Amino acid sequence: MSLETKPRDNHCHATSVADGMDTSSRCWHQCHFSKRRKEGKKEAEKKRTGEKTQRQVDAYHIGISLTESFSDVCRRMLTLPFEEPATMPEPRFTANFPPECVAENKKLASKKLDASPNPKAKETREENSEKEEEDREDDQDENGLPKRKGARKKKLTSGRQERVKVRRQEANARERSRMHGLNDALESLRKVVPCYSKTQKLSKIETLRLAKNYIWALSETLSAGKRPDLLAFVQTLCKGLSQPTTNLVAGCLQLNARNFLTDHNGEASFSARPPYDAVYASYSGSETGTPTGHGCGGGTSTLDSAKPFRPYSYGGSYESFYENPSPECASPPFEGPLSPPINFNGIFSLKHEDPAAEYGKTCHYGMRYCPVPGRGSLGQSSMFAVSTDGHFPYDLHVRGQPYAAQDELNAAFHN
DNA sequence: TAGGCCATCTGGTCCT
DNA sequence: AGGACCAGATGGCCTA
Repeated sequence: MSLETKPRDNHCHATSVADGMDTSSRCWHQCHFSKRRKEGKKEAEKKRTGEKTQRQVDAYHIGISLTESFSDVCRRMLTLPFEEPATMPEPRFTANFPPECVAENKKLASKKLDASPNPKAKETREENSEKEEEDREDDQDENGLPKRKGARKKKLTSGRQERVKVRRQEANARERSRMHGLNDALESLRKVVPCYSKTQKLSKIETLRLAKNYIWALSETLSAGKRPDLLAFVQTLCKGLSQPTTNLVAGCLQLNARNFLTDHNGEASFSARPPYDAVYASYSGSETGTPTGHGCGGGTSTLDSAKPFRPYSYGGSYESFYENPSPECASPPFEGPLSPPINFNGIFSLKHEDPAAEYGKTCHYGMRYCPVPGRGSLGQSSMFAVSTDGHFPYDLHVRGQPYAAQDELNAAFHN
């Protein structure tokens, strides 16, 4: 976008802010944006009281949690053997943003401003106070009546004005580019969280929430050192997400009532062998299919042999998830835009374009979506043949030297 | 039509 | 001085 590129929709703003507003447009703005002003008043009130807006608080929480949980998982991945859950620290997702902190930060900020070593900031304050002083003096004569003496402010020369304008345009362009970079990063994040759709993009805030939840869930699994409960995992994943996003996630994970049957007692159970077991039957039973460790601690992983998985049940979680869904996690049957999933890959991302080549460059493992029976096959180069029994439409797809722990997680979370 | 989400502009602050 | 970062303001688009 060139510097001259006019923003698509900010002409009104530009007019009102930069050039002032005529009466009619002011009237129009008053009508049209009374809502905004009301919100603005609310925000201003919050500002005065040092209260953060809900979105600010949300974003702060998520940012902190994301950072902490990500570094936590990285630390575990890199430094701790997967077999020693006891030695792993409990996940720390307790970062919060209490009002007192806000107040404290405000205090500190104002102190900092007062004692700011930055001469420019001081200068600005001095200039401002001088200006106010001048205003008071110049606007009134000795009788307190308003008076006008010529121009007080030095007028910018046209050259200087031009320069200021150019600098502002350049700054705008940089800001745009910066925000685009930020959005690109967010887009990358969208692609690696457990649900990705080009047609129904997660909002920024939802992407951050989902990423946080995902890291949390992975972290919990690492801590537990055993295969996760599917529904508990999904519950964690959906915590705090909006209903549409929850639906989307459920759709991506193909979790809906169709995947379950209800027995005579009204208790839920899987309609067939849990896919997780299906995976691990072949996973742990296949010597050749057992991924080797990635060298952490100098040894290979023995997850498959030394750490056999316990029998697995979905009952409790099913009930909690489907019969008494929490307000945050309620998930009606998914009928979203992803019904014909094309390709699960990486960490359960649904792609509508084939990123396999790109993905293969950076990832050691992956999950390819296998079409449900009757839809043809995608499963080339699959390392693990998975018993699908009509309910498990995935197969493990290992590229290069896999990370045992990652495979563990990957397999678990994809079932 | 209200509300959510978003892109952009803008001014302030901090840092190099 | 100038760039990066941030947060507030503004207004368009979309959906329930």
